[in-house]
Amino acid sequence: MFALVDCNNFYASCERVFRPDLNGKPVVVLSNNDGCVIARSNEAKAAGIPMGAPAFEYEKLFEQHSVQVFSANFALYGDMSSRVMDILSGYSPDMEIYSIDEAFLKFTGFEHFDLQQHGASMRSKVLKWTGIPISVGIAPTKALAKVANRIAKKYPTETRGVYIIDSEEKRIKALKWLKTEDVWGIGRQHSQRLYRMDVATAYAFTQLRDDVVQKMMSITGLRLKHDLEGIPTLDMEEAQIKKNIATTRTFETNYTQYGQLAERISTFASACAEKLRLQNSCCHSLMVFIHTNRHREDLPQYSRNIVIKLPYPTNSGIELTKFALQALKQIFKQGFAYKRAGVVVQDFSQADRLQRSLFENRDERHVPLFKVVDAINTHFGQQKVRLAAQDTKRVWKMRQEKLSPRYTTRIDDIITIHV
DNA sequence: TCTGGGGTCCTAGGACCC
DNA sequence: TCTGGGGTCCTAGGACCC
Repeated sequence: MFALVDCNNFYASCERVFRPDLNGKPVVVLSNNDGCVIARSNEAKAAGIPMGAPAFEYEKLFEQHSVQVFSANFALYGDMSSRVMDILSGYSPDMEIYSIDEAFLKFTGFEHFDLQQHGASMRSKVLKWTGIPISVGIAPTKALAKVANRIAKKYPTETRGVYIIDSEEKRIKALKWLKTEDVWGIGRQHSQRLYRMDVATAYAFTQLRDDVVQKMMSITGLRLKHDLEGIPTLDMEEAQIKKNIATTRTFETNYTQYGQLAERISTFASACAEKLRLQNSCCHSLMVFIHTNRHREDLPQYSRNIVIKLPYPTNSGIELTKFALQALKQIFKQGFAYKRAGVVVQDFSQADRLQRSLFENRDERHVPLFKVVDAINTHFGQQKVRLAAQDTKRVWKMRQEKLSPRYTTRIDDIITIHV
C-alpha cells in the first residue's frame, strides 16, 4: 500500500502556526511581488477567492471578508516543510518527498499494521509537533492514494483526515465520485477532450480502451489508467538531482535600460550558480530570456530567449554572470518596457567528474573562491558576498508588503511569550 | 498601476552516422 | 519503373505537476 500525505492549505497553515488568532479566519498568501493568490485557507476558498487570483482585482473582496493577506515567506514554508517531512519519515523507511507539502510513503511489509491507525497517528503527531494539519490517503497504488487523499480532505469530519481505499467497492465508489479534471495527471487540455467523449469521471476514464488512452495521452496516460485500476504502475522515485535550474522574476516596475536588466540578470545568474554548487553540478549551457508585460496590450511587445553553449562546464558565479550578460547583449533591444526576465541553466554534469578539454581556459581559482563565498553566505546570511555587477542594497527587489517574520529561521524573529 | 515561480516527462521530426 | 536499413542525438512543442 501507498500513502499520500498532504498538508492542508500549506502556506496558509504555516502563517497560522505562529498566529493562532487567525484560526477560523480567511487567510491568503500571495506570490512574489504580491501578485497572485497562491494559497487560501478554507474560509478564503468559501469567500470565493480563486487560486491564482490577481491580488489587485480582489482587494475589495479581501476587505469585505476581512481576509488576512500575507506575502510569500518561503524561508518559513521551507523550514516548516522539512519539520513535517522529518516526522513522516519515521512512519516508513520508503518515502518520496513529492513537493514542498506532499510526500508518498510506501508500506511494504506492513501487513500486520493497522494502516488506519498508522495514518491517524501521523496526523496527530504532525499536528502536535508542528501545528500543521495534514490529510492522509492510503491505497494500493499511488494514483489511488491521491484519490483517497482527496476524499480525506473533502470530508474531514467523516474521515478524520485519513481515508483508505482497500476494497474493490471502495475503489469503484471513489472513482465514480472523482471528476475527470480532478484526476492527478489529467490537466485542462485532456479533461476537455475527455468531456467531449462523455468521460466525466475517473471511473469512465478507466473504462476506455488502453489503445485509445495511449493514442490520446501517450504512455504517461496509460500508466495512469492502470494505476487507477489498482495495478501498481507508478513506483516510488528516488530523489534526483535537478536537470534544469531556473531563477526568474517578474519585476516590481518596468525596466527600460540595459543597465537595469544587466543587474537583474547578474543576480539571477549568481543565484543559479549557487543552486548548482548546492547539488554539486556544473552546467554546459545557459538560457537567458526577457519579456515585456504581456498583460499590457497598449505597449509594444517583445519577448526573446537565447541559449548559449558554454566553452567549458562551470558553476562559478563569475563565469555564469559573464556568459549570461553576453547572452543578454544579444537579445536586448532598446525601446521596450521589460517586466520579466530569467536565467535557466541546463545540461549538467557532476562537478567533481568533469570531462576536461585541452584548450579550455577555465580559471581553477574559482572553485576554492566560491567554496569560501558559500561558507560566508551560509554563516552570515544570504548574499553577504556578491558580485560587483549585482545591486549592493537589495537582492530580489520585490514588493513584499505583508511579509510575516521568519519565525523559525532567524534569531531576531523568534516569538516572545509573555506569561 | 497592479497579473508567480520552478520543475518533469513524452513525442515527433530533422540532422546526422555507418 | 525501380533508389536500403538501422541507428543516435538534439530540439521544439505540448502536456502535466506543485
